[in-house]
Amino acid sequence: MPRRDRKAERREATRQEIVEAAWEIARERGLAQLTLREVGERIGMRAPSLYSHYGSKNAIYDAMFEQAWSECERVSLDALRSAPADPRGLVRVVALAYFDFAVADLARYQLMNQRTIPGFEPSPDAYASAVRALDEVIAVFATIGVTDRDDVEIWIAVLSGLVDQQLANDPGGHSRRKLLDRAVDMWADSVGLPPTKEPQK
Amino acid sequence: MPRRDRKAERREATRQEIVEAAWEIARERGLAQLTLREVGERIGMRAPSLYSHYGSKNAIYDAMFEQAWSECERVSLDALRSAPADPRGLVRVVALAYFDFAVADLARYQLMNQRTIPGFEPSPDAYASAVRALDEVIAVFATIGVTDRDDVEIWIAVLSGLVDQQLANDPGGHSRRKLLDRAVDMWADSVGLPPTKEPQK
DNA sequence: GTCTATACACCGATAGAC
DNA sequence: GTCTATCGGTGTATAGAC
Repeated sequence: MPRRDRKAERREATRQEIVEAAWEIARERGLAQLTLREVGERIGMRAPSLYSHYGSKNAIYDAMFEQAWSECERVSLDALRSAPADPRGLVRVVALAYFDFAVADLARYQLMNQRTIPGFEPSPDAYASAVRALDEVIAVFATIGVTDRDDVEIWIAVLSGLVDQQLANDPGGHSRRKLLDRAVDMWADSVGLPPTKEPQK
Repeated sequence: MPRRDRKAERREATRQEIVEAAWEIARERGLAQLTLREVGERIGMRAPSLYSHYGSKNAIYDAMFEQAWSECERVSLDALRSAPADPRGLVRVVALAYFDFAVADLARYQLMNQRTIPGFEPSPDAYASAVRALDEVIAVFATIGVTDRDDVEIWIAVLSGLVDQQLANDPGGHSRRKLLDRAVDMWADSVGLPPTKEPQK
């Protein structure tokens, strides 16, 4: 029995190659314009060969979905690590991180949050990664004393509303980014978060 | 020269039939699942015959897009007519009307606000109907003293964020409807709208 | 196991007969 | 206007080579 399963490693590498190529096409041409024939072409395969690695086109979308939400979780945790303890400052930093992440890649955002692919629904496994990211947000809000689920949902609505607006009206730009501070304060006031002590620069 | 152009009337009626059938399919099976063959079948035609009335499948989507935004404008104006003069009450009533309209038909909302159809972009004419509805909102907000464009955009973000949340997490339901009052007050406080005098029942 | 070749059913769209 | 026939495209299934 080998110490390393080289075959499995190679197999996993191929799966990664497929997903990478799929992201490339999605970013260049749009998420829905992805075709198996082109994915195959980019990695030197015929389209039907992809079925040795993924059971269907939607299975590829599924892998992309999970990967996107995992990245999102990582970005959020990174932001959290460098965030101030001040409640408003914390919300601001995490919100900015999410906004920048979302706005940076339209195709990724569509796959994560909009039902833009006709027959696609994420598998339970992939969906779990999205739930995990959301639970993380809920946990963060709990640390600053926001436990009412409705308050959290309103904030998520504000944030995702601004992202949608950005992507719909000025894709590739970041014109709505400057509205985030005002939105944070609006929401923070409504849930009674204490105002930031020292004025931020 | 006939008083009524019967031929043109019949032609317009057929175009309406096509759009009606398209809405039916979109509601039953999903917006993207619409096929010309099925549209034709429902009105007793072969698919290619539709091209005598609409130049492409997207042209049908375009007609649906315009119709949806026109309906939306009508609903908003109706709500406005029965709205109180009190600023917050007015925002509340118009918001509720829009929320109910949006949530009532997922396919329609996707066509209006999300880029869920791969190749589709509304024509300038159809897009104008969407702009008209937005301008109307801006005008209403001006009457209650809200002229800052950023304030308006934040409110639109909040409202559309709640609608998206509703449709994504509980399509067909209206669980987020009760968050609207709180959202209105949150936003109204942030832009300095005077509080409602008599408490609403 | 991995990949290719082939085939199928369906799609939007076009050409041309009537 | 509406039809039939057909084209190039898609996702997908399967048989079989290596």
